[in-house]
Amino acid sequence: MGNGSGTGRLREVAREVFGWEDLRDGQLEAMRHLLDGGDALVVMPTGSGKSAVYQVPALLLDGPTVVVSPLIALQRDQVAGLAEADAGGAVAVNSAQSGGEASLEAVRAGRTEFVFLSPEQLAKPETVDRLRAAKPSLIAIDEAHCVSAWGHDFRPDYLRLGQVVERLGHPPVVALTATATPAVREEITASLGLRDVLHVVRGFDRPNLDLEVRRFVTDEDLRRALVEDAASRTGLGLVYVATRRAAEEYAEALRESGRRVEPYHAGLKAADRHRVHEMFRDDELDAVVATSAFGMGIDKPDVRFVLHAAPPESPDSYYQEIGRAGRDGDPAAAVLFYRPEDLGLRRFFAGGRADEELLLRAATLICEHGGTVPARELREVLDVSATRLTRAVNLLERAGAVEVTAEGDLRAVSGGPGPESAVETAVELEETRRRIDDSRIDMMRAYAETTGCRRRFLLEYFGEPYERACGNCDTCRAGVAEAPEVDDGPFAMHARVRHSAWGPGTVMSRENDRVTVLFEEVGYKTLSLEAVERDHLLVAG
DNA sequence: CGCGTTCCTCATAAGAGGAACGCGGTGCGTTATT
Repeated sequence: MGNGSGTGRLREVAREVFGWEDLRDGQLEAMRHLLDGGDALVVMPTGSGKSAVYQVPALLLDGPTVVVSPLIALQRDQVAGLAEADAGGAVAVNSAQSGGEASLEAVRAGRTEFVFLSPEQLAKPETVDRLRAAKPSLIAIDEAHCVSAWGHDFRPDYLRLGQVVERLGHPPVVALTATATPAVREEITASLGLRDVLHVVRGFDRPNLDLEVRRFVTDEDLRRALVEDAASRTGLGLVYVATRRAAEEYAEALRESGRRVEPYHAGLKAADRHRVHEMFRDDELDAVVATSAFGMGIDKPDVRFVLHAAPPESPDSYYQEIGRAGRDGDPAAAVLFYRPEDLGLRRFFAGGRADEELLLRAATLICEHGGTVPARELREVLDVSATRLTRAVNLLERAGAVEVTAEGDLRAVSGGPGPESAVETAVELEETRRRIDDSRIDMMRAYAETTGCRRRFLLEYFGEPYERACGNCDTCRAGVAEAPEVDDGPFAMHARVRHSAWGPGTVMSRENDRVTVLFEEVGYKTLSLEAVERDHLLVAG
């Protein structure tokens, strides 16, 4: 298939089926690559037409499209959106939806083009078999950063999607997200087993966002200042807090200041959550005070401010959350109300360790069985939740001790490590993971405490060189952000280096007297150039 | 990790001081009971 004709057909489908008159370069490039049989990783801001990247080629490829989407509410919206276009039909298969059987049959029979599922649905071998029989021609992984953010702990079925892709015959796969550092992009690519991958990364900078950090000593002062700030602003806002209780308390305080405010967190009843979404959508609120539960799929253009009452666990999350402001391009504010102590809660959340006892019991059972152990049987014997078992199996698999069959059953890898040795490796894998998560918290602290340009800090964290000061953040306005020296010394951005103790890594940013490196084993570390030079800490390579 | 609460100790007593304890985010799916 020639690229020229591919482009013409893509434009035609975009216009005639979806009513999109223009496709951007990045969108077209990714679509063409999918039509040509390759995989793609697309990092583009929400609202910039990410979904088009799979929806348009889907109609030119002969076979249904499997869309992996993390939230049932999101699946619902996307199905509704596709129903408006004459795009061949769309269904969601999940626990909130009856008639899953009929939906899968409609997909198999070619009566439905799009089928939306969660990773948990795809953990069921029968479901994968049904989809395989439908000969899917395209797989889209929406909100693909969830692979990295949730796969290791919270929703381990995310780490099993690579195997699902293979089971479905590995048609072209496109992973889509709004926020991913180069390291997260690499992790997504490796975890999904993408091949011949085209990376399309667009539009990280959001110049209309005014960035600011306000530092406090006591929680009381911080709260008072935040409430005062939020109550004085005009336009719609989001206030992110760390706990459900804080969501309730801040919402109450803002109501007392006469604002229309609702709290939002996962502890609310489904009906209340739904109601808050509707009020937010219909401009019946001045602000929503929320935990991280609020936001995925939100594409309201006129959010004017995003305030944080506590730092999130990484610049990744922070950028995602503040990225919900100012989508219309008009000025918007992102203010972090900061106390270093508030990073403690994040350290606690990141602190989970591998369950050695469960790992050992699982590894021993599988090893001693000698053959293939049905997953359900293993779960009954071990008496653990599906989540915990999947987490353990993922680790044992990465340790090279266990493999998962097409039927979802388990067996020991022949010639693989024994149970004790496998558990040891698994524990080390989790240790590395925890160190890297911890170092992301360190980077969040570094953002809050930097005297340099905040925009530059964030963009370079995401791998975008930004060798100037932005003029639209608090440090630039205060005149403390120094213009960076531009030189291609030994530690240029993205240079591969090796540290005497921390091993290999990649230079993420260079300030005048410091260098920040992302090490494969220990995560982000910032070193003083003086010490690096004096003690020969880093060498190229 | 940091915070708020509870319980213990001391010993004129009450109330101060401190140790010990519990709590904290994100969603899927399934299942038993109204």
